[in-house]
Amino acid sequence: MADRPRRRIPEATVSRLPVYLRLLSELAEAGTSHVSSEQLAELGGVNAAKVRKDLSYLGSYGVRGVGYEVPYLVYQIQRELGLNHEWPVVIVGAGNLGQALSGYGGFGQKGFPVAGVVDVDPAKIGSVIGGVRVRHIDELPQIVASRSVSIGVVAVPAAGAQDAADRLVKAGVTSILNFAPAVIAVPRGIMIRKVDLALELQILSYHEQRRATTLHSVPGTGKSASA
Amino acid sequence: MADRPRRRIPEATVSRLPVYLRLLSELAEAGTSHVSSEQLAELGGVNAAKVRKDLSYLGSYGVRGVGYEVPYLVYQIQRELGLNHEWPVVIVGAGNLGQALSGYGGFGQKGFPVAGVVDVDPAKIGSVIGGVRVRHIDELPQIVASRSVSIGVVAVPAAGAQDAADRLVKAGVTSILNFAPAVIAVPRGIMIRKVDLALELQILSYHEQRRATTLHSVPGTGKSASA
DNA sequence: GTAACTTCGTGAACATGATCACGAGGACCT
DNA sequence: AGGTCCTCGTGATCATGTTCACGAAGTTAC
Repeated sequence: MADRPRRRIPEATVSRLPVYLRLLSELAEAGTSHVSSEQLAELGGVNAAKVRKDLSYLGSYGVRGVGYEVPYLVYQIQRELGLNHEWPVVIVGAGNLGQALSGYGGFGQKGFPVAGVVDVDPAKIGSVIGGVRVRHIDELPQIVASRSVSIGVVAVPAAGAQDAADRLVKAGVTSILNFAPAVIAVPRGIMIRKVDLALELQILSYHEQRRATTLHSVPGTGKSASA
Repeated sequence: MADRPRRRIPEATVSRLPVYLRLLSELAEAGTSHVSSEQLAELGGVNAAKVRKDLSYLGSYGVRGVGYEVPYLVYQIQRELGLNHEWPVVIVGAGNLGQALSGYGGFGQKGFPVAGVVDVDPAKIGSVIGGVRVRHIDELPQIVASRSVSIGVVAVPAAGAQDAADRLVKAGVTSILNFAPAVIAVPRGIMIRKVDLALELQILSYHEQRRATTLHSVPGTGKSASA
């Protein structure tokens, strides 16, 4: 009954649920038993109505006049996000980034244990990083199959990103997290997300540049704006 | 004339411009002189109409029947993103992540030289990472002022993130890139973006979990769906 | 010079997301 | 038990983003 399939949750909401979860976990840690949408909104830096609407997609777990029961909400969000069991990940690329990710450790603690690290470079194979031995990329299918890996991480240079993704998909992975500064194409049904440092910096750059120019000339007047 | 202030560019477009820029730079590198919105869309994995609309915010730089002149478009996007000059960044936190970011090197080449790395831990101060000496966080104001830094990177543990951001803002930084798994509050007018590994994995987890449950039971019928 | 063809730029329609505003349900006090 | 207060859940509205569709402008071939 509690596991019946629910209506689809909007993508924007899905990307906020992990934030709520983190805040709620901290609250639970601190022994807080209940929290209102207002408080949660404050902590998350968002609108209270948005919090309520987001949480309403999980079901009606709030109590009017009281708020939400923290531990119960934590449980519900975890369940909805599929965090009630582990999702092993396989990392392609044992360079700087791959090593950092594998060695980070926070991965496994959060329910995403590193099932394997692979690379094409023979020089890297056999070395152990983060407690995991680096294996050849040809072993990808075995790693994925034997540990039921559904999430792959692309941590190779841009030039090799598409190939890495292709191999992951072929091996049976259905979700990919791409750290390479490249657009990669995947078949329909494969979920892909990217983490792109350069892109983020360039977006910030745009806003800084804009700030600078609009401070000096206000469109239509030619006057300087005050600081 | 060419530098007149333009209409505001939608945020969604701003976040795609760096992608186009990357693709166009590769094309320019390869000697391609012109490209159509159709081709660019193919490369970027997006809709051609979207490409045209995005580029139209920069001005009418395309030629009907021909497409866009690659080097010129590269120049225009760079200018719009403020990439025609350098944006020094200061990194707060000299732990694993701070070291990786500072040592990465790709930063400086992309127009974002590391103006400084600071930390609170006395044990880390003085060590040199990525060619930059780690200084005490109290020196932040001097670093920011002397090199006109406007972008700060938060690479500290979650618990210290808010403090790091506060110090950056106080020192005069107006844009922040946050790598810490924490929500941080900033005054109005300060631009903030986050890069959050755990969050991305949890979003993927949601979709995997959803895939698993909807494959077994289709809402309303109770029947199994075929693979 | 004209016709056929290509590709841009953009208004219109549609989809998604954010915010507002308010009724309903429940707790607490007297 | 009744009144007051608090806070959720959600329909309605507004804003942003995406896609469609087509006229306009330019190229190419003859």
